[in-house]
Amino acid sequence: MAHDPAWSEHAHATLEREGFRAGAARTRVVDALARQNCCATAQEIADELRTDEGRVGIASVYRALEVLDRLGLVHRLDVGDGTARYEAAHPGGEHHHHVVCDRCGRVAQFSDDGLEQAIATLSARLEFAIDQHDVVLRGTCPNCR
Amino acid sequence: MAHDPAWSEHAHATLEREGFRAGAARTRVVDALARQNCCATAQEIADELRTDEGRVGIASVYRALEVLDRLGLVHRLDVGDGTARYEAAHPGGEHHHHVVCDRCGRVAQFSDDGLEQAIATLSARLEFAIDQHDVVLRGTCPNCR
DNA sequence: GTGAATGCAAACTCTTTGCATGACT
DNA sequence: AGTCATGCAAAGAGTTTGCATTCAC
Repeated sequence: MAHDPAWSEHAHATLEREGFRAGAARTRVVDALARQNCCATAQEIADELRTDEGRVGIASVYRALEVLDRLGLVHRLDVGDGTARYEAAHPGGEHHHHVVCDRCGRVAQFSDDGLEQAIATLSARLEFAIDQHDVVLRGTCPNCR
Repeated sequence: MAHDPAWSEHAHATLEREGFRAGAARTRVVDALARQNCCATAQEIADELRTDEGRVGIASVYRALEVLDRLGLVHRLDVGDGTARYEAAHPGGEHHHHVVCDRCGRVAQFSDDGLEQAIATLSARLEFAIDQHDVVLRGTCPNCR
């Protein structure tokens, strides 16, 4: 998951195909997301990019994330602290969900076939046409117990 | 679910037991939540209370919701639009989850035993001690299709 | 009477937008 | 060369905090 050159390439290719120009800011945001092993906030991404060569304005980070989200290249999620987090979205649809520690705020990830199965089954009986889902578990992490 | 005098009474009793005084603002926020059939934003609650007798400051609404959340009397959730929503939390633990329409933003609710079962099972194998969960489905509502 | 609760306004944080400058095709 | 992309700063939106006043006990 961390350092995902395949996703990076996929993202850059999609952006080019959709007619977006290859500016420095968006390119570097994509690369930062590819390096991320779990979800990151816009500020975290901007901070990480600040140390490299030059800096990327926070507005450009938000603009890049908005485009990537619209193209389905990233997934935006909120774990309950009022700050949006973003992570690379894989074209195959494979994904994971998140667990948040109530005490230290640490965010970890997990995936579970039974859960996916249950969601697929219940989605079928709803009136809405479901195309996405987010599950956030809350509790206490091993370090805080 | 809508107009839930039992929850209202439970909430007021809990507040009193915990040593909180019965001020007008918090009392009316509790009553507004009891009338709500689904989740509401702080602004929506304040707006609803404005028409009654007098008005409740938005700060008091937030303060009341913070206390109620801390006591486990309300559940705070975010459906992805960056605005927190709140709804009465039932002491028995019975609860539901939410579906959001990508187009019109409409929020509906659902519950599913298979989903609850899957979450209970997977929670047992995680290192975190899970005590809460939120599921948000996204898609297109019947009206927008 | 004492201290908690309230309301207003100001402060804060996260996010978006306006606009001039710079960069990609 | 013509636009799109970027960065800065300012504007917005949601939420929290400071403080004087009011109210519950």
